[in-house]
Amino acid sequence: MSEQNNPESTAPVRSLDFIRKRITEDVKTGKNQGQVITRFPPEPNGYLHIGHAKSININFGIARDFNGRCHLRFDDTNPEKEDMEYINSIQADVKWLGYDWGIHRYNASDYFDKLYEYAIELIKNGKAYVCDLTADQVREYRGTLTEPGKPSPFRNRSAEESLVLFEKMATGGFPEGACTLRAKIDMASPNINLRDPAIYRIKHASHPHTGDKWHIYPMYDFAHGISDALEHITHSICTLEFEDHRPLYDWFLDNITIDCHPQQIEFARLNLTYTVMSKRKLLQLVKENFVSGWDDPRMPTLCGLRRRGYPPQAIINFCNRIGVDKTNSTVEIEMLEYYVREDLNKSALRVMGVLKPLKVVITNYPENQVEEFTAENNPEDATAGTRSISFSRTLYIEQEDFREDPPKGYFRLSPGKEVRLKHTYYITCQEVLKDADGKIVELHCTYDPESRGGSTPDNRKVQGTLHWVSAQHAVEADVYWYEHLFSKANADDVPEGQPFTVNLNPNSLTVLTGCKVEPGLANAKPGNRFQFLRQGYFNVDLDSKPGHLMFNRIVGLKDTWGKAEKKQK
RNA sequence: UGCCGGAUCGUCCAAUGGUAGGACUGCGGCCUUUGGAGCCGUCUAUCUAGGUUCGAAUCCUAGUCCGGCAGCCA
Repeated sequence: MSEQNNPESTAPVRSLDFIRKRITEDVKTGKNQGQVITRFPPEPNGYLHIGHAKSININFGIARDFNGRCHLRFDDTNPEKEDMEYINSIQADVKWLGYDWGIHRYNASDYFDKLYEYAIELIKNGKAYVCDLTADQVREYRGTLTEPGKPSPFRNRSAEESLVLFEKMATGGFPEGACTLRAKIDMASPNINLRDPAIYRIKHASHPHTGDKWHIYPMYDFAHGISDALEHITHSICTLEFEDHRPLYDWFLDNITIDCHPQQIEFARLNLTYTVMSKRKLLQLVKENFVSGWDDPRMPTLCGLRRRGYPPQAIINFCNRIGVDKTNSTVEIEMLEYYVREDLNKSALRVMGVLKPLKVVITNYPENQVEEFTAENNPEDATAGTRSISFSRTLYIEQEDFREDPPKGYFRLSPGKEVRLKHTYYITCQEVLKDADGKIVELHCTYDPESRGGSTPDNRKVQGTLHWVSAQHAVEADVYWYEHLFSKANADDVPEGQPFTVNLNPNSLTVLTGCKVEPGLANAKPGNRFQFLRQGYFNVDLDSKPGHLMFNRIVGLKDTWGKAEKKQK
């Protein structure tokens, strides 16, 4: 977590999204004295994922753009589902994206005393009552989408009686489920959220912050808007499914004595192809060991993407590009991967790593000779400097880079064919050695001493340039080769009655052992990112150690040949 | 059959009464000591039907389709 990010640096110039347009208008008309205060309100019951990154980038980004601020507030109204375990990870993830809430870190539970007072105010004004109906009965009385509900028999209980009962609820005088405090709104409302929604329920659970002080906990709709108002939030930005809750959000603030009424604005949450974003499903993948944990590099969680090696700036750039709208949408994951490549192309040092080694002996190269060559570290960045690489008689190349019977358009090595070994010499394949099963185990090649440095005096061209590693200098590594977590673009598209896990991609992880990499990588540290020439971008895994190097494949390079060949078939 | 939203290239987002544009993807080319990167080009879109208007993605009317909502979850 030493990595810091600056979300401002590459904010593209483009037209304002609908939220920023509205806020611009509010500022112009002097609403809220021109102030803009937003908040990011995660529930500490899970890890943040890239969908949250969209929300974080909206809320903190708007605060930055309008010279306001953004609060981090943990929406910890339900002690049964929440865990201190999640709080640190959430904070780490927000910081990793490059955002800072400063001193404005709050919890909904900070306001439990005030919330309780507001509930009493509602009761005294005849706008809330204690209801003894069971959960099942409440459901019955609520009616349906098309039929109005009917009033609870406790609806007209006196304020005095409700007050007494409410206090008894709060102090643990009732078992869980015995009763609730409900807002008295309209049982016939076409909006079900307004049919006397629960404000408080009884839970004899200890809370991570308030301990055993309370036996009742406020519901989201009541706590959220009031928390916003208490913090003087000006724009309460949330996702589309809360649209139907906005009248309730407004009702609470209109019916208590409070000096602030934030504006709730809804936007469409992010969906991505080839993955899932629901907390429930992510949790299931972890709990049922479909992945190694929340930070499995295949997960769309921020800690998973971090471990995978995604640069935070790439995620920010992606969020800026996908925009903000109210249309339900699913962004192609290729768009995300593009921004990862774009970032890494500029920043990742180039190295050579052979994933599936094929031994090559340069038969006309002196037995014990070793030559040093200078290699650029990043052709996109001159300041990245150069390094020295060792060349010798026995090397490894990629198995994929040799074909005994090359297809049309194959530029790499084949019998009699000449190719360039990156930065060094041209070699020509003279002989193919096989084992008893006919498997190719070794190549005998010759090199052209005239081609030293990668070009010849006669200006002879070769079509292919291969990456390679000197056998005696190579260091071994394991490579975790990742593909999309799901094999279907829409992971939820399953046959009737089947779980979404049937769409899990069986090839989402391939562990390659015995990979051969440049010796300079021996001391690579977790979190270091490299481009393995011609292969893709790789991140040193958290568990990697000198002597046991582990690389995660972040994303591949664009593979024009691979695509072309696939099409030929 | 209730309420609330939404509908523009394959995907995501612009254009708010005046030439439908960008990004990703795809396709083609140039270049290349990474079949990378870069550069150039290119395909594809306003849900439908009426109406208003010199002019409609945008305004009006009527439809169609899609999403969300019946936790003492958030």
